Amino acid sequence: MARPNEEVEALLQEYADLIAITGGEAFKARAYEKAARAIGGHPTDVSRLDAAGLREIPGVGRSIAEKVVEYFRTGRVETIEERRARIPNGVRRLMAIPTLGPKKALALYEDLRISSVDELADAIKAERLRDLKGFGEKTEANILHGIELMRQAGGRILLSAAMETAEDIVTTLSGIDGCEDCAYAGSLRRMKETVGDLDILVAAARSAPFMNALTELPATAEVLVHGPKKTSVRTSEGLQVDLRVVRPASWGAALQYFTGSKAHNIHTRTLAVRAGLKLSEYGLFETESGERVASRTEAEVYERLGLPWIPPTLREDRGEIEAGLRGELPAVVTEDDIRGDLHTHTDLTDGLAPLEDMVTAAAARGYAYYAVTDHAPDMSMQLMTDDKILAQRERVRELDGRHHRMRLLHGTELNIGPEGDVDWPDDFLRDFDLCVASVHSHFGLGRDAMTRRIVRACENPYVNVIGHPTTRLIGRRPGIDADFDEVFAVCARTGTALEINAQPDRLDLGDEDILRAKEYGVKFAVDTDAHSIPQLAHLRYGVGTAQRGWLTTDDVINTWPLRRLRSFLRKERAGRPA
DNA sequence: GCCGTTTTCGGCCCGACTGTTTTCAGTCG
Repeated sequence: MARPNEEVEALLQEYADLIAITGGEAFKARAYEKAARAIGGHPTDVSRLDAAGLREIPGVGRSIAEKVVEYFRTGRVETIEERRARIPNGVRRLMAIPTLGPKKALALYEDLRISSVDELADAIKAERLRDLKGFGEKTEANILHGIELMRQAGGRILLSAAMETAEDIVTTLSGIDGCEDCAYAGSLRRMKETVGDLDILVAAARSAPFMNALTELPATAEVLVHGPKKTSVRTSEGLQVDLRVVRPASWGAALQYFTGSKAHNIHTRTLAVRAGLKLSEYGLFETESGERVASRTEAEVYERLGLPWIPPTLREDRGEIEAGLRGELPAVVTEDDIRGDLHTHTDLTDGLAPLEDMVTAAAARGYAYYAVTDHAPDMSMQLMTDDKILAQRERVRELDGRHHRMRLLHGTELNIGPEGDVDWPDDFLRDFDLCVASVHSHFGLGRDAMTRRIVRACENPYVNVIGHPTTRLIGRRPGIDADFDEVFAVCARTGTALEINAQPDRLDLGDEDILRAKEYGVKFAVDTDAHSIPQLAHLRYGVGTAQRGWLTTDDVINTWPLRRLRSFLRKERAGRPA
């Protein structure tokens, strides 16, 4: 459903970047960026709209509507192609480096003919940037640091992007005659925050129709390997896709094998060997007789090894096998367990959709409750005022219970200042149903000051959830430096939950921090931080991350009935023991 | 390029931070 919207969003964003690089038309670039966001966040499929329908989307006027129509009619937009021809695509990719914007990217291209990240790294090493106006020592260091961050991501792409491509492919292959089963495996199935390549598995008697279909997908740019057992292609977005077709009788063993992780598989194979068995992608066999003892389903394979079926998100050899052998595998939280979203925005601040539309969309997801948490005044660009948020609260109260009896909570996302202070005093905060508080700036405070800052926010009796606690952006910005062990302890003591922000470029907290925080008895909120209706569906990535952190419903406050949640939100104000 | 009006052109979320400069441009949220 959302694919065409995202295609157009990416296209318009690219055009905006190209305009920004060529310069002189700043407001035009802004207009395209705004339209890109609006279309990306639009709840209905824009490929089905005509020009008049498109123009009803805020930020889309005559010119952009025509370009979108042209794109869906011909697959390209002439004026955008012209811009593309003037600026190599690598120049645009330079802008993905933090601290490097359109102006510096253009200077690098015009003065030094640098048009790729690798060339830039080489140029810095060769000290060729030294004489460039506006580039000093610090700038060089910042760029190098940014490139390092990008390389750590190592060509991996965000979970959400991989998921969309994989689901498209699975849908296509599942429709082919003879397909008995089809699924994605690998790190995607384990819901790792980034994915290096896609592993797709098909169970069928004949492989050729599936192998051919993969090579003929519209997204396929290049065929790397084309054989009867395995075919690999590279998509136009540079993602490698490996397809394997197996006999239906081997489905479970193959799925288990290709899901990994490698460490988990080594461990399960060791168990097999000790039991006089041999585990491969074809099945579980008696070592002596070579007889196959299990292979049709994953559960069957695990069972024969003395294990319960292990959710893919736990398969990292982080103790899940030992826990399974002891019969103590946690019942990890699922998307169905989530009763409501506790961190969302509307167009009162930087969201795209009006309150009424967000609430309707939330109700359609079957939530029992839903919190509206727009930004507070300290994020000055959001232009929030006391009057505006009070008027919103009145409207929230009116809508409360109108949709399938879904209860509405009125909250806000506070900004945690450098000293740990927040936007409003206690007597104003008191009347919110809940407050999320997040760090949005001053990322460079020293470790001690940063720790004090967050601890102080946790100690605020009205702060219920610390939003995106590390503020990392995957592949773009490292998390803040703080003593998180101290933060976790204070969260547990004060009844402050930590967010698992489901935005695919955040997934913050990440799985390893969750595992650590859980040890302190911290509670968590899995929230989307949605700024549009489609983003409400990002919840699945937050839930996957929570699973990777071994969380159960008892750990996640927004799986709880409203009564229990409300009691938690009162913090120590209701006489909670210190 | 969009929007909204003051109905046909002028404003477009605004402020802070950083690094390079010596008064400001670029980037970010």
